[in-house]
Amino acid sequence: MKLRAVKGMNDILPDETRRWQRLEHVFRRTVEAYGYEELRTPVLEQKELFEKSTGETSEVVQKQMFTLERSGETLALRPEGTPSAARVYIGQSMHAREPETRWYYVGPMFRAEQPQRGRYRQFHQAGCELYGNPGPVCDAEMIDMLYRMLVDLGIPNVQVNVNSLGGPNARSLYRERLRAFFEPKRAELSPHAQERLADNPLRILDSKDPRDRAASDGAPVLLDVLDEDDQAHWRGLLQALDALGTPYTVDPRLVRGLDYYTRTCFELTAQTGELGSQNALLGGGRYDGMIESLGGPKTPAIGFAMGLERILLALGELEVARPELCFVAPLGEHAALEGVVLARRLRDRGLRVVLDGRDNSLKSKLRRANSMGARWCLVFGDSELDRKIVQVKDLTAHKQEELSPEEAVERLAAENAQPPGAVGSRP
RNA sequence: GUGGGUGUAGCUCAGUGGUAGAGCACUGGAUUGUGGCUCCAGGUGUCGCGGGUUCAAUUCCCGUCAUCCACCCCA
Repeated sequence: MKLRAVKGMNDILPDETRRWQRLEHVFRRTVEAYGYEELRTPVLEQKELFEKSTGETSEVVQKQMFTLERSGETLALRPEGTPSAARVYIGQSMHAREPETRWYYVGPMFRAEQPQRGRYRQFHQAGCELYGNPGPVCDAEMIDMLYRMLVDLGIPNVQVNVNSLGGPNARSLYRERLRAFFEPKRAELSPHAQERLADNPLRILDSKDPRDRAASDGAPVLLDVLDEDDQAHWRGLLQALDALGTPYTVDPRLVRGLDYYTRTCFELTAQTGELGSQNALLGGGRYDGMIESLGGPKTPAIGFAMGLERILLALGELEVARPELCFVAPLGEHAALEGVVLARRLRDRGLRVVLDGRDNSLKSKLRRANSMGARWCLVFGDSELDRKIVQVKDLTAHKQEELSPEEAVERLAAENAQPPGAVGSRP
């Protein structure tokens, strides 16, 4: 057999995991500052859960799920996180425990698509779900949180797109108007859009096909068919975004691909060469009907998910600092015993220490220390053992001095105590 | 599912119808036990896989697989 990872699923090596850890750290710190707490759920769910929540007409459910049979059940690898959280919310009767529930999650998701830049079969999302708060200020606060997080991370050209899909009434009214609008010009549409006309005409609006673009000119605008409550909510959202000073663009054609969204939907994008054509970093919106439709109490809810691979692409090749490294290089058998003990004493003082126990030359040990980016190297062989000292090399300052092992431990511990602030990258 | 590009050393890639190269990396040496810079030396390849054309294929042709990019869709 060929030894390789499954198509569209990637191994992430230490050079990369450092960046992942930093991103996850920033994400957790950000959302925890807003009162979200972590929820962890299995990656396998009953397939039916996704059919009922993500939606039968969504492409994700129709053809992108990895499924498997097990003792009569059909299971699916989760293609997104929201349904699992909703299942827990209902199953744990969260509505009866607290008036508002705020959860976040981080983890792998699975969609059987053709892989390309920024899109993989196993990919990673970090997201939040907030249940029990119907107000538009809550939507604005979430969008503002996300905008600021992306900007703080250093992503260039972040853009916020918002739209309102209205409630169920407006939605079905709009669907009919769209059908009425497109039906006469059916022949002008792309084949794919023609299929969409029957089940989900909204999606024709965000098609990139020039034929659909042209045909969409003058199409009815969803914002015009909102009922009064929807409109009040929409105005409230924009007002709150204005109050927060969050820059945004109203995009009447923004329609998300999951069926459950109501009212507010949003997407944050970035423009960088690194990102390829997948420039949506994060998307979300309100899903006020989902909990009820899954059999729970009527509960307003809003959430988002961000694609970690895409965020990392947008961030580019930023180096993440590691804590200082101390390299212990004993020469000879006697020194090796001394070395393993000394290394542990250094670690007990909080240092990151690699003991080179290989039987090779000092030159190659020093080369290794250098290539690992070590700050210090402790060298000692028989002559040092006789004199009860070690050579303490500062590889950055190119200095070396002789200290007793005790002095060396104290010296390094003291110097390590005031490191430059490396964020979220502890090994 | 559809379209296009690419598969040669550990990595990045060059190259040719006559059995293959560079840079980087690695190891050793110049410096008996002192790194980064410099210089010298050293090795590895089913040339993705299968078939065809040919005296001869890594090179040309067909197929296949993988990968990348794009469409679709989405984070």
